[in-house]
Amino acid sequence: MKEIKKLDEVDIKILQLLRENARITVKEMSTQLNLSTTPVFERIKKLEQAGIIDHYTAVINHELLGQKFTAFAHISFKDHSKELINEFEDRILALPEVLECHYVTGAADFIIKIRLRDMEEYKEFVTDKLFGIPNIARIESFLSLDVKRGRNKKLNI
Amino acid sequence: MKEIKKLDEVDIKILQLLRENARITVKEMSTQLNLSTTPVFERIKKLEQAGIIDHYTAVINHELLGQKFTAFAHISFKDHSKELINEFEDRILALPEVLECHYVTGAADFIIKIRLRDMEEYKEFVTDKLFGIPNIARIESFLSLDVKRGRNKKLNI
DNA sequence: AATCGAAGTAGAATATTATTCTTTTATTCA
DNA sequence: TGAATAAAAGAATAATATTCTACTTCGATT
Repeated sequence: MKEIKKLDEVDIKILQLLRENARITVKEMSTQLNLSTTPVFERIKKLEQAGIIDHYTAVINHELLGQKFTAFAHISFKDHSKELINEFEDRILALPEVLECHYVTGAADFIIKIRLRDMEEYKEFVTDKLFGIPNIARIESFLSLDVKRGRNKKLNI
Repeated sequence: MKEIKKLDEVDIKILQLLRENARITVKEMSTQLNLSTTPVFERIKKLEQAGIIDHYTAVINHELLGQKFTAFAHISFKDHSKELINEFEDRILALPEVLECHYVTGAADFIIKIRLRDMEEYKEFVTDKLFGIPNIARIESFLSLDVKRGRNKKLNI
């Protein structure tokens, strides 16, 4: 990781293009940016080395694969010792259903986001896996019936 | 979009590799899979055409760019007419801070996930933007102090 | 068991792209 | 203004993607 310099409009445009399609060619980008391939190539490498581009990934359509179910679970603890919190995080993150685990302020200690096949799997997940973890006082569930993503093409920097 | 056939282990391995690094070369994949480039190439194209690979994207490190703040807001409505809900979604999704908007069951109507620079921006977001939308009865905020992603490399299919 | 066909694969040939290198053009700043 | 620095162009090379043809493998059918 190198130090980070301020991004100019070209850098931001590059990030936007790569966010829209990580497999876009340098040639195509340079056409859109009215530059030759060299500066585009070098800027991409800099953004990668600076860690601004963390990685490239394929976004899988999980619905097509039968996982139609996203849910949020709010979890509150009985005891708030650091050890128990760490143990909780460890065990939660090891579960394959768990996508994200947020430590939050507000009317819960953690919000976890999970993905599953159906209601049945959710029931099993909560009763067997979540309540199998000690120290959980309360779980509140929110099943997502429909998600929409923010539609700003522009990077909000 | 073509019809979807059952995925075999090779397909799943391909999806895993592309999820880890969307810019991996077909050659590198074929080495790891003990295949020649042709079958790997063709399988990728099929997965794309079937829509199982939705798209490829660059994951940006927003923290490095100064956006250190992720939050969830739970939103409850006064009135639940379809028109008002659609209007809400439209306006919410147009806001650059909004990443996801989930229509949920449970003790809220919507959960939105947002990203901002700091607390100040969050205050402005809630008072100016959210409460500028009519029909909102209640907003409950959860500020994420720390996120961790599920650490399963394996695709959970 | 022999044959057919489909699906999958290998390997070579070609087209395209990434990457490096050298030279030229802008920018910055003393 | 004029050096010093950074950015960009353009050409050359290395690597990869993509296409094409031909060869297996396997299951179904007779």
